[in-house]
Amino acid sequence: MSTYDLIYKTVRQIPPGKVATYGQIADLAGIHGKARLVGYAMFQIDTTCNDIPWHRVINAKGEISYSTVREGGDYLQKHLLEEEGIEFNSAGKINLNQYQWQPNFRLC
DNA sequence: TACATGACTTTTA
DNA sequence: GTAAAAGCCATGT
Repeated sequence: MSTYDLIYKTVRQIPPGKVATYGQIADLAGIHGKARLVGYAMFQIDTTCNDIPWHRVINAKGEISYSTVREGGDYLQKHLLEEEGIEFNSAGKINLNQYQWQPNFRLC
């Protein structure tokens, strides 16, 4: 329907226990270089539907980006990620080298 | 219609 | 490694 639909599909395809960055989502969704749209789509999800694992989407720094206006709300996403089995660094960051989603190369 | 804002990324210094 | 600026596009006023 629109760019957002592609983003939602990509986010849904993130396996549990893994995370993906905005740039990666944008690339997989076919909108390379438009990571801002991904973040904007996430904002829409939070107020429209909760059927999407938005908590698995993080920034390129491996840090959580819940909302710039909601201080402390990051705890929710952190808790959800911990439920997925993802651990956090001393600085509250995620080890992308291990937890970043690495989709297969269409071997199916 | 046009301007300003925003859960970001990447490059350059 | 940190800091600043440019680029991208949809949404709201």
